[in-house]
Amino acid sequence: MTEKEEFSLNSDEVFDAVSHPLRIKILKRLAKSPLGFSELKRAINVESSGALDFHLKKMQSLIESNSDGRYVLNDKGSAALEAIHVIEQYGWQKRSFLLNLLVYVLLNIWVLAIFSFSSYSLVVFVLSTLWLGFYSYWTFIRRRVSLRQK
Amino acid sequence: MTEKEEFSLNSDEVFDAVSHPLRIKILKRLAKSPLGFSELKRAINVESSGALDFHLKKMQSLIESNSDGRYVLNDKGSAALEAIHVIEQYGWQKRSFLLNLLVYVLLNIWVLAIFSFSSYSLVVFVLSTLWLGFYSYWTFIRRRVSLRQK
DNA sequence: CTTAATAGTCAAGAAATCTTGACTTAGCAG
DNA sequence: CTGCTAAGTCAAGATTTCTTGACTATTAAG
Repeated sequence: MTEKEEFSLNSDEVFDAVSHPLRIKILKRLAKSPLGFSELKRAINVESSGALDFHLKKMQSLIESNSDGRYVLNDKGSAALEAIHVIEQYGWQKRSFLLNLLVYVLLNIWVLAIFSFSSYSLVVFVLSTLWLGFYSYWTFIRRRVSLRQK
Repeated sequence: MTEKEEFSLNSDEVFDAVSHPLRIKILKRLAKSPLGFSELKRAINVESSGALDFHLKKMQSLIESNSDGRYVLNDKGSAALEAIHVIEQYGWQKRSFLLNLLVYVLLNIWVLAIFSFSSYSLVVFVLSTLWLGFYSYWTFIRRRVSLRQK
């Protein structure tokens, strides 16, 4: 393993490993708990041992065997799973941002109503604004979410 | 499009779309700026128009044409790009956490040295501990990072 | 000793993916 | 009107991926 590969994954290798519905199923199932060959076979409903063998071998770099002889995800497998979540949670980032914005507005109105223009209000305003700033950066710059209607 | 598909992506569809080195190259290049067919061809160094056509068609759901007739990433394409970043940044999460931990310790030592046991110190301690708690949750629970040596 | 279960392996064929390169259509410059 | 570039399309063959199903080796129960 080269210096570079030690700290970063080849994304096409990982995407290749999870670009089949059965392999995604395997990954998600193993994230819940370690399973042996036949347990896994039953859990994900594959009839053919050959098929399970084939797909497990395609995912070798994401999976290890633990002390019971059961399959478990390793760190690469967990990274792949996180990537799956990123894809599957797409679409909720927008509403999550809008919810945050709503909480921000309501919180500040509520604090103003109770404490008026005190130092408490100022602290809450500064902190919540910092949070909103960070969250906006994360949403629109890092995640490139857009609020446009589809 | 069903109600479900409107808000979430089929992960194997997206992973299939980005499970080839050339397609990842295309995605990253288009994230930088929109490009036309021949511009893209030159930018990513493919000789064959057929190959570019083939791979662009495989990525149809991630890419749109803008008003200039250039290719641009749509929201799905951006989600796919974020997934790529998740995979490629794997390995740095661990050191990022350790760096945070170091800053946490140094900050609190420094504040104690300057303000002793005052309410300032308490506020800094509470806030920095909250941050560390959140960051630990994110790192070890959500991202399933482990500190074990490989 | 037989039966059944676990944990696979492997070869062969079917199906899909990918590359190559020739071809098209349209616009613009000289 | 000739040549050049952009922006593709498409068929054919090469290469991979995936499925099927038969087979093996080991353990444990009855």
